[in-house]
Parts: sequence; C-alpha cells; structure tokens
Amino acid sequence: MIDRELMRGAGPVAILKLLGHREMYGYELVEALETRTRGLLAMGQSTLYPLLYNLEAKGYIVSRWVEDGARPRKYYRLTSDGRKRLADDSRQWRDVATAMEALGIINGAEVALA
Amino acid sequence: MIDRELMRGAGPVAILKLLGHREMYGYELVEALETRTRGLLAMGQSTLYPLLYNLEAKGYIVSRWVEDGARPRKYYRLTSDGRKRLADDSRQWRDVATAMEALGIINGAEVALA
DNA sequence: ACTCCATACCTCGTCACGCATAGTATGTTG
DNA sequence: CAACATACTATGCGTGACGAGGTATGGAGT
Repeated sequence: MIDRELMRGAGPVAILKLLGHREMYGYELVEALETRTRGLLAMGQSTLYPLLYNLEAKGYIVSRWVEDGARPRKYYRLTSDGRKRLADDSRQWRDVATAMEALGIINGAEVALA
Repeated sequence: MIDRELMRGAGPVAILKLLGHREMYGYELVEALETRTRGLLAMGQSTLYPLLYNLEAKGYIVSRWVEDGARPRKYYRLTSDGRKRLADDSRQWRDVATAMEALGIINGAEVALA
C-alpha cells in the first residue's frame, strides 16, 4: 500500500484519467483502482467520495443520477476543464518521474538532467 | 513548477536520496534540488527546513554544526533508519510509477497490470 | 423467514504537511 | 555603504487523506 502523502498527488489524476474514458460511478471507481493498478493505488470510499465532491466543486467533473438498475448510482464524467486539468497533471507527473529518474530514485541510472 | 500536493510525496525521498551520497547542509540542498532536477523539484527554504527538522525528529537524519568556514553550517547525514526509509520510499515510488503507467498517465501504453 | 455479505451512497474529526511571510545575522560585491 | 547572497529559524493558514461510523437495498445461502 502507498503512503498517504503520495496518494495526495496520485489520487486526483488517476480518477480524472479513468473518467477520461467513460462516465463511471463512485463504487465502480474504487474497484477499478483496485483491479487496474493491482491494489497499488487503491483508495477507500472515505477518500474517494470527498475527492469526487472536490473535483466537482472545482468544475473538473459533473454528476448525474441514474435510477435504471437495482440501485441508484451517481455517474461522473469529465468536463472540458477536467480534460485540461488532466493534461496538466499528466505533464506534471511526467516531469516528476523525470526528476525522480535524474536523482536515481526510480531507476538506478542517476544522471543530471542534460 | 509542480503542485504542492505532488511535492508532499516527492520532497522527503528526494532529500533522503541526496543525503544518501554525502552529508549536506540546508542551503546546499535547496540549490542541489534546483540544479539537479532542473527546477522541477525546486523547493523554498520554508519548505526545506521544516522538512529537515521533521526527518531529524523521526530519526532518519542527524545534524552537526560546522563552524570552519565563513558562516556556520548545519550538516545533515542519513542514519541507518534513514536508509531503510529511503529504500522503502523508493520502492513506493517505483510502484506508483508502475501504476501511473498502467493507467496511461506517464506513458501512453495503458495496459492492465499483468 | 432470516441472516449475512455486497452494493452504493454520505459525513465528521483528526493529523500532517507545503509554503507564504517574516525575522536574524554575516560575508561579498559594486 | 548600500545591495545582494548566504544561512538558519519561526509562525500561521489552507488543503486533503482516511479511519470510523451511518443509511439503505439486493441477492445468496440455510
């Protein structure tokens, strides 16, 4: 399991990325993170739901209730602002990964950034 | 510049890694992060110093004052606990990088973890 | 029928941490 | 002799993860 502080940086991007494909509901996201990342980025409901409310409040995602099936579900999808945010966050993650490699933390190479 | 939440996960490991090579003092670390990561992981003094105090309080690093030169400097070095923590954090970072790749955030591949 | 687990949502309180801001003190440079 | 660089310290605000606890319904086993 991953540390809390690492999750702070990784959580939102992961959610935005998943919602970038198709609309999904909360419980589904919890399971998707568990299976798609083999538990590495797994987060509980008490982490996910507030995170979703936060992303919605900031306008990166929007929700709609669907009452068709057995239980009511709240589906979320990305807004255009959300796509921008996802693109920006992804760039930041690539940057950090680059820096981590430069320091020799991710890979053993440890070269100064040229 | 990277977001503060991302820094929360990246900051401590980066410092531990730098101190893994040789003992360094605060101001030197600020500059090392700036140059070694091309500003990607740059942090100000008000972020670094409290971070150092925190790592020392947890026993991952120890400090000693050196009065030889022009100004007094406080040098920090890793403890054996610090090495363990560095090893553990590095593993977590590799895990997160793996998960980010699986989600297609770092690289475009986007494969499920096999 | 009844129990238990899975599904699906929501809420509150605690704790940690980044960093802006501000302060102190000395060496170096124009 | 005024700026600027070096070097460390202290404080307060805002943000967010997550444990713990709560509600309600569907399905599976006995």
